[in-house]
Amino acid sequence: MPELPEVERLRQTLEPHLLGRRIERARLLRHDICACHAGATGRPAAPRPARLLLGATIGRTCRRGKQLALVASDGRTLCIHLGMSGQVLVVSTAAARALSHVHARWTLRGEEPRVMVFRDPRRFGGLWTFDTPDALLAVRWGTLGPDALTISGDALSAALRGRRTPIKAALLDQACLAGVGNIYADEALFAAGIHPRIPARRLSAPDTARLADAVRRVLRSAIRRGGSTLRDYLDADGRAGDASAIHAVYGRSGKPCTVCSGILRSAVVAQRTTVWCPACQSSRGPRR
DNA sequence: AGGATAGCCTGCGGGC
DNA sequence: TGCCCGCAGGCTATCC
Repeated sequence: MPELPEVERLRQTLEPHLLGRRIERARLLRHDICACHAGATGRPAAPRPARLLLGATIGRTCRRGKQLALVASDGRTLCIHLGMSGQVLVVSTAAARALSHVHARWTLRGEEPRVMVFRDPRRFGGLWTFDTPDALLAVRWGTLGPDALTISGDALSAALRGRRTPIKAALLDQACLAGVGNIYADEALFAAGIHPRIPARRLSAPDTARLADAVRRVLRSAIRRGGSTLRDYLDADGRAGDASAIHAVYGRSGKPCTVCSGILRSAVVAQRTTVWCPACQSSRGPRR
């Protein structure tokens, strides 16, 4: 399940393939996974190849939370969200033909023909196009909270202020904090010694500072390891990550806590399976 | 208003 | 062995 580390890893592995490269063909194979926006106000537009970066040269890539954007040197911007099972791969034309669930395909100019494909079996992801990166920021990324990779204690504190919802739900809310999903929410709460059900507004200033620190550390560590791989994630070169091997709580319900050896328990919080250590994550904060 | 809930979609693993 | 069911999950729309 791609969360911030997987998307960041994808961004990093895509760049060598894309920067300075011209897109010779752009083809949308499934129209319902793409929304095109025209002008600064982002009014709906037809998904013409030019909107999908045909003829553009990729100038830079950027990421906010779990979303990725390719920005052409003329400003045209393609936003990619992987959803649950989305992948962006750069492969040979022969390899591309063998892939199922390919919803969009771009041919890159170069000595050997390479194609970038967007595939997404479960179709929770999608593509959004804009005339300029500013339009992406205004229309789509404007509703996102601060990026989790660089979240400060103060910024997290501001985002959580007054919220009665369980801290786990707040962490998953992309308008509050962008980039954290179910896996890293549980991992960060464990690392900070905070119980997932505590109302967000009841966290003390030190709790919030420790949580922001844990979020950054957990995400950075996962990026270093190439992202988690549970099932569907691959980077642009088709490589899986191994961060799942170091999860302390996610997927480990009923197993011993890596710190205190107590049994981890799980319940549904914020409509998501949530795993925590009852001893290390007390409602009063850490005992470590 | 803000929080809880349903639904989208496919692949896979467990149970029988 | 094979089939079926349930679960996994980000996000949006809708309800309360």
